[in-house]
Amino acid sequence: MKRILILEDDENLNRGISLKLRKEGYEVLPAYTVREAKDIFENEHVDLVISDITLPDGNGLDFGRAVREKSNVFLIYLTAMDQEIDIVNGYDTGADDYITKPFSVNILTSKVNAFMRRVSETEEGVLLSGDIEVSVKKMQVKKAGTLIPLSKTELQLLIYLLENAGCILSKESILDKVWGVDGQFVDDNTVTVNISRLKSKLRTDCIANVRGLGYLWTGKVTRK
Amino acid sequence: MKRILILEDDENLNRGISLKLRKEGYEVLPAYTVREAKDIFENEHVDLVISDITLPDGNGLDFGRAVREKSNVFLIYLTAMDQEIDIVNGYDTGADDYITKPFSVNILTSKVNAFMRRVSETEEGVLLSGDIEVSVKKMQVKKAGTLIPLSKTELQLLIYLLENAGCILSKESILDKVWGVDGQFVDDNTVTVNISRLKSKLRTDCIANVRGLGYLWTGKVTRK
DNA sequence: ACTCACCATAATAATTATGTTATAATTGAC
DNA sequence: GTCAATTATAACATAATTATTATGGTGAGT
Repeated sequence: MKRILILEDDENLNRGISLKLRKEGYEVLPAYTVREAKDIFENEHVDLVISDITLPDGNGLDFGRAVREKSNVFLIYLTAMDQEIDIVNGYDTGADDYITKPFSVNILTSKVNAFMRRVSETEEGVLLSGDIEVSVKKMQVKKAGTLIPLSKTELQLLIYLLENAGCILSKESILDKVWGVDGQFVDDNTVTVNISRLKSKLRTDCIANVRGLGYLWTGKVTRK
Repeated sequence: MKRILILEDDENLNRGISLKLRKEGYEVLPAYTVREAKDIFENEHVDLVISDITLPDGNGLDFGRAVREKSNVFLIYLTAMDQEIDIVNGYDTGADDYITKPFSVNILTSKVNAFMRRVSETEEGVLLSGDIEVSVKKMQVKKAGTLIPLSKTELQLLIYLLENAGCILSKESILDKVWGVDGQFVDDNTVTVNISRLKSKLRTDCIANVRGLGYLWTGKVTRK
């Protein structure tokens, strides 16, 4: 589920937005102060940040800049500061949108949906799970910082597992995905053997089998 | 250079926006009718589409939907239709933003810059050059539609060349990039040999040598 | 406890990948 | 044209990959 951090000190407004976005299917993490927001941002993975600018314990723009120092997460300001110069300044901190109060909750929702459509596209191709880091682009896998050399097949298998973490993947679908069209003549047991090899190379217990159904990655996967 | 298609029938407005965005460093392709815009869109690569909705020969929303059928390019509506329902409808066609007239050119520029920051992130990891198509994610290379099996090393070499198309890459930098830290004990000639293998497998003349300097990909590379 | 289907993994063998060496071809300076 | 430097490619040998086979283990149903 996609996660949204909302930094807004007006409790009613914060609750109202949260309610609507939860209905829309998002997980909402509300914050009422910059301190709270920073705490959440540093300890949780979020896909979108919505932030007010005038806040009791600091400035939303500073928070936005702090966010940009650490991540490329989508960032929207939601504020009463509606002068052109304010808006341009807002974008200059690296924001993706700037909404001025008063605003329509339905339009905010539409905007959020639009950004979320982009979220999955902007992932940088680095999959993280526990101490395992897979760089799709570099074709490299690291465990606790050290490089684990994997073959092309093993890498593709691992990526398929990670991209569908928590989902049981049947041997057939794995064959389809990893061995592709040419895999029609490949033995069913090949999957088993490669899974086994992957497990021994990664020395992980995140690859689980569900008897009769298939395999899955049990760890929590995030993306960088 | 990033390219913007502007569909706006008001000539003064179109010229004004184009001028500003060109100053900002973008290549602008102006269209005054849906027909023109479709023609440009089908024949040129664009990174962002800005479209009016009320147009002499059609509806901008239909154009937007047509765009979304073919691509995930960033799409912004710029229109006088400012009712909530209009805006929500606009987003529902798959748009990324909806700006209502009258608007500030400076803010539009900020928005465009914000989207362009995202453009490079949203590329799907598919490199195209002539009839050669490289899917970084799938680790597959196709030439004229047929799969060319490449080894991991060859693939990385090809990607490095494509990502720096037009730039001469020294053997040293290629060694650094493809063979990495472990490449310190690898022979200089290894690069030459792998270039040779790549050329013979791809049967392309896009890999050129510049005597004494290095290699480069001479074809034009686009991304999907 | 027995059985059978399913899974894990070790061993195997064929294939593929890949760095090196050797040799030929090319280029540009003189 | 000659020569030296550079590049191209063929040939080779080693290492890695990988589908298969074989064998042992595990778990659920009876």
